[in-house]
Amino acid sequence: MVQSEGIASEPTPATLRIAVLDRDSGFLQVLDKRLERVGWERRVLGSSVAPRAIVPMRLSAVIVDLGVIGPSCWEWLERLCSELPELPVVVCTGSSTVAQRVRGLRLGADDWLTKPCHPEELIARVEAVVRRRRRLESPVQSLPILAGEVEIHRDQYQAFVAGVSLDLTRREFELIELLAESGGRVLEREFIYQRLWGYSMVRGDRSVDVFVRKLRQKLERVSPKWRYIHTHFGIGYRFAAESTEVDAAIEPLAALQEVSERSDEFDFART
Amino acid sequence: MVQSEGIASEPTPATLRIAVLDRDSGFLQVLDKRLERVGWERRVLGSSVAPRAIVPMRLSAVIVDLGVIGPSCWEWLERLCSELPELPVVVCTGSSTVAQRVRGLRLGADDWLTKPCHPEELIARVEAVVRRRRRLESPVQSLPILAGEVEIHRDQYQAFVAGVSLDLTRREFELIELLAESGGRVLEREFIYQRLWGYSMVRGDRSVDVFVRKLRQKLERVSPKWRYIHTHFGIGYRFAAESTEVDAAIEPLAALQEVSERSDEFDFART
DNA sequence: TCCGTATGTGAAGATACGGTTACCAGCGCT
DNA sequence: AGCGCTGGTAACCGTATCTTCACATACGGA
Repeated sequence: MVQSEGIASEPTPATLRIAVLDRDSGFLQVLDKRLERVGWERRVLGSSVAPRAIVPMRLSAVIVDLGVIGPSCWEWLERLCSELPELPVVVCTGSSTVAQRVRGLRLGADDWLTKPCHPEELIARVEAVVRRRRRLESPVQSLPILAGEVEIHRDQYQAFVAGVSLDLTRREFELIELLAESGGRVLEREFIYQRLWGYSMVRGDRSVDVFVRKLRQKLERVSPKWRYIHTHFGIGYRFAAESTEVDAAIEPLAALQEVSERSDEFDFART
Repeated sequence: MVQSEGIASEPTPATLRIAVLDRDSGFLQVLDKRLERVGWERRVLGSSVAPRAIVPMRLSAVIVDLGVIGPSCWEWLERLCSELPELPVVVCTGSSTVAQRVRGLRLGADDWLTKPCHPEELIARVEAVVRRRRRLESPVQSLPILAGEVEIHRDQYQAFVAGVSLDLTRREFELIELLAESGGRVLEREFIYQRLWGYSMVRGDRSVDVFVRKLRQKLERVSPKWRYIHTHFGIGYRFAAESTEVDAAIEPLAALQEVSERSDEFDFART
């Protein structure tokens, strides 16, 4: 499996993946050199790229020269920012007015740099934007998550029961990881969708449901005595290991553990 | 997903709390005027403020003129960013070199704006930084609401009595949440309707009443000794835990105290 | 006290939602 | 090209949930 990093739920990739939408070959060349030096993946976009087409690129950030897009650039920017709300966007454009910069930032851009600019500063700004996003995701990483009989090993992109792999695909793993690390909270479909797919869900999309079912299937096959994913009608799903045994005398311990985990999270969030 | 989502339980505080560390009185004055217009709370910091002293201010963001701090500004910035990694920091300083800007951003600043600058742009940049931060933090909601025997867990879209779920549907939960967080105030039917359904109630609509009844039913089943939802004839409903015990001399006090405590917490946390 | 109106209550009908399955498209591999 | 796997889409169906209605009861003003 590639280390390829989604916009969504990736555990801090060492290397960022940046796309640049520009035409100025000199600028591109200089930037390219710098990006290579810091070891980021880079790709250049054509001026007519549709926001939707950017989704599967799984970018860490995008750098845009609005001038290249032309008069429809505002509309384009707005769609980009609303369809990929998680994607950091840095505008790097020739001379601009205050009003234009304000407009761009209000539409959802994260930063706005005026050309000519030093590539080092551009990189630093991209880093700053990405950093803010990442900081909240990283804290408790890497330790396996335990729930019921399941162990979720993030470093392996896989979950196990008694040492046996659940044989999860990438998406399936991302889903169980997201659910599990939210320890007992109910996650709305839209939220799940945004985290895993990176953009807003269109009405009627059933992807989340289908993947939940696939997960349940695989979980039940190896751990039939437990229920892990609970449906909250009209809202979404909640992950919590619950035994289906009649003598649930010991089992609740797992539940307790979960609860304390959760409150930890709260403390963290409040700082 | 229902469109009602944002309206009911929005964590987004309408008003941000900003601190400015600067000495330029003209700049401060102009900025002040703008901040007031957008309705943000504002406070000015002295140049010698220690990062640690900023913690209890519960700021949404801080704007800093590094020049004011003097030669030790880098060290100061680094400490600020490492001690309050969640705090958005926007540097707004007089002329600076690329190297300085890069250094500031690398140390943890989220944005760097060069004076003279338009206050509108400064505000837009602060918004951009805060927006990105909050988007990630929002799923982690606040603490449960307590009233009588009931605990309302917003992160679970559910209410509990002694650990037992009331089994509320989405609408039912939204209703009890709205009532409870209004801590003792009477809410008019029309108001409730607008918040939960998102549009105006047509004459003769009894939806609110029906849901109040469903709530009462479920509440009474698990917590028969308490009354929670009170009817105000011709007006609407009020939420307040009241014991029906004979020795109700002391109980209500506890309930009241709880309510007031709770609302304080919220007001505080939301600023 | 009576009467008009507001609210409580229960249930039936309509709707939206989620579970499930089947099928198709893309992609890497042989 | 053929194969197998993964991810995404569409459709069907049972059911939780919502809305509406009819009627009972409670309230408040005259």
